[in-house]
Amino acid sequence: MAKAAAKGSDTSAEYSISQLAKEFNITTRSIRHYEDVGLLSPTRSGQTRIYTQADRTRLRLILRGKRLGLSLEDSREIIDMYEPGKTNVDQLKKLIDAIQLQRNKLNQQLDDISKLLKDLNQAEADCIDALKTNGN
Amino acid sequence: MAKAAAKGSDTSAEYSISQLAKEFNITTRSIRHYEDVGLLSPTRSGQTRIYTQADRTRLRLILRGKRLGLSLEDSREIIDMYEPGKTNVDQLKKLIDAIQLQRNKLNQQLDDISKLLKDLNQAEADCIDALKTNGN
DNA sequence: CACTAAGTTTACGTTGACGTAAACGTTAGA
DNA sequence: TCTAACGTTTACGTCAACGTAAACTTAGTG
Repeated sequence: MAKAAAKGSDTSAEYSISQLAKEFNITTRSIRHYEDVGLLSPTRSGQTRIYTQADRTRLRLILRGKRLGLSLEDSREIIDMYEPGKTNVDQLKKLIDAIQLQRNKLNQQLDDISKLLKDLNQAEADCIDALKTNGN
Repeated sequence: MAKAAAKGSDTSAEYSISQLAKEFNITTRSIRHYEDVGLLSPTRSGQTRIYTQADRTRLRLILRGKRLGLSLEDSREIIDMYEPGKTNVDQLKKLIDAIQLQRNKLNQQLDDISKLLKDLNQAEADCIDALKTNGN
């Protein structure tokens, strides 16, 4: 057990593919797929993939995107927004526009969720009501 | 133009498939698909589908579900929750559990969105900053 | 040393949610 | 009358996001 770098909140921690799979409750196939489409690019030790903290963070962002219904392509775009690699002014302005677009979508989602929650509350209330009058 | 029922907020209003397609900015193919998977069941006038207000509402719910990343199957389950057709006590209890599950998912989404919004704000701030220092 | 557990690549299969085309039936208007 | 705009069914195509083998290579262990 002296192989991988120490765990803890060490910023230099490394992970195997199955470690990440377990931690996030997904398959190794999925992780490799995310690499196939360019969302991850772990280093290698020989053939074996080695994931850094940064890779792990990207993976978390991908899964968060999925929970929000984003495609992998969408997630890639968003994640790329965080990278300050944009030097061109036009690109920066485009990026700001893209950010605004995403924000609009998210606000729409917020609205949808609040309505859906309301509906669910109502449905639940109806249920409980039915249970009462129905006799238990 | 004296064919379809009067518009307005008449509860007895009826719609053609292309009317709904236009209104919600989707294709008629999608609408027929939703019918194929049992999400809609419009009445017919001969062969032609006729959609009521109720159908229109269901369609709105379907699209809301899509915006939240739900599958059509998920949406069907949720929409079914609103129908008070459940007589059995066990079914009602199951339904309440299902509602709770959905609520958890939605709360997770709320959390995800707020984090994503934060990230976007930060990314935008970085952008604007880069624009300033970069010179305009 | 044989065996198991993890890793790898390659590649075909599957599922959901439609797209797209073909072939056909009504109906209103020039 | 014919054609343009709508409607219909049937059916194959497509794209994303993996699932599911198959066939293979290390690394460690009884």
